[in-house]
Amino acid sequence: MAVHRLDLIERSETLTAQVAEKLREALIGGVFAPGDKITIRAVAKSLGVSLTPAREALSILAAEGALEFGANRTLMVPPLSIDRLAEITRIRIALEGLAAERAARLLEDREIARIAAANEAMIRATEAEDFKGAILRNHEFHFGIYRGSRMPTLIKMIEGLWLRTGAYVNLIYPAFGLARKGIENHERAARALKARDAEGLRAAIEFDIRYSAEHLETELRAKQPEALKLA
Amino acid sequence: MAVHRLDLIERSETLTAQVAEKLREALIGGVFAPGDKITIRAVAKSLGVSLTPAREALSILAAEGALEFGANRTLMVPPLSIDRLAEITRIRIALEGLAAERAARLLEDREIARIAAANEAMIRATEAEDFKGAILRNHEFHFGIYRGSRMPTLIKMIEGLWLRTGAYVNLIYPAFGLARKGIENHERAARALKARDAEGLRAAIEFDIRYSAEHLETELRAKQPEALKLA
DNA sequence: TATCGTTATGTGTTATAACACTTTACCGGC
DNA sequence: GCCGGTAAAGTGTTATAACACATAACGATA
Repeated sequence: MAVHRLDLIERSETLTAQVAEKLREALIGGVFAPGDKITIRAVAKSLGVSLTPAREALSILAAEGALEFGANRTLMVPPLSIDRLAEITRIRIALEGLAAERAARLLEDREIARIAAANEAMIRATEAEDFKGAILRNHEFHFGIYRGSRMPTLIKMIEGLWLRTGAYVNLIYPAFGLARKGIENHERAARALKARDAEGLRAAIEFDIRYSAEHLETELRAKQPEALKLA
Repeated sequence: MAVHRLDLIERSETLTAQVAEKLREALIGGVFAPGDKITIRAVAKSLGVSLTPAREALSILAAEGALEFGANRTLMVPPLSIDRLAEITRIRIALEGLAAERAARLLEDREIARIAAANEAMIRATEAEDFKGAILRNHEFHFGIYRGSRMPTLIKMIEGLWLRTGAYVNLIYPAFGLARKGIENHERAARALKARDAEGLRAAIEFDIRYSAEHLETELRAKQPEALKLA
């Protein structure tokens, strides 16, 4: 049966999944402000779907930790307190450090080249002050590495963590992206990767996380000191 | 206004939340076999609710990783392959090690006493061959420690990981519970806790995780060698 | 003018019905 | 007896309606 060489028909994703994806994009894109209430009907209306998929998508995002329940079961985009940032940073170091260490041992040359390319593209984007692009490239760089760990569960967990700080990264990026230190950390990671130095890569990634977290924290303290009390 | 001294009225949880909780209990209680298909209508019928809360609860469990999508968007309880067990074990060591280390520094004496009591209760339950009870006490012991980390996000993530192996732990517990080594690890953890030895506690917890994972792995290889290919 | 009860609107929750698709059961033809 | 197709049951998906509760707007009374 020659039919076997046909591609599988593409099956469009459910409305629920599409809504969830749109919401994720909006969250990391900085469309919502921290603390914003998100209502089912608003989501349903603005995306042109009924309540059912909108509600389900929101509840999935909540289960992932990207949204949180406020008073009376209303959903809101969780504000990032200093404490919470510190917690997430610790978890990120543990998880992304693990992923990086495994990845250094398992990544293939072709993948390493692609990761290095993403890094260079990010630097160029930063210099051109294309911050949206730089954020995208930064994501590619990091997750290109993490995917090398061949640990799908771990990668999903890391994605969930990034979602929680996404809105803020967007907010503070210019100042951070222009800093030399951030680029240095990436370069250091790229070198360790090329040398397949697992410990070195882990250290570089940990530095990068710590460094961006510190920037975010000072920014938080400056722009919204009330973040200390929230959440 | 003397009304102020009234207690807040208790507000029952939504059906969705109740269904989700029932499903979690069933999962760690070993009600489902790995690979079992779970249908929305079956859940709805057996719990006496309509499709809506049943479906939403299932989709939350899926988002948490406790259930997985199979072919044609059917949901199933995910089989535990050797690879997946190895991945989860690595993540658990990173996460629960972090929680333990933080907890050693932050736990109060009263909490430490309660944790030690849970441990002793677990040993007694094991000796009495009350394995259901022992599993419960083991959970109390571990999460009693983790709660001490004061890191709610981290704790939620760890709970998610336990959910994935829950069905299997129930399956293999007798052999593992009776082993002296497991108790030894707990004793070691309890001592480190009392001495507030963060590194020692982390090491003891890591040993405990590794030890139970090894048991689970040999059991998996023996009872279902096809687990290598699944999932 | 300030306060309190009332009404209207908004919002989450749940049940039900309708639809498309898949899987199973069944049955006639070869 | 086996194969192919058709009917039936099962299943996920989505929309809609009805309900309970919370919030906001409103207006009357003191």
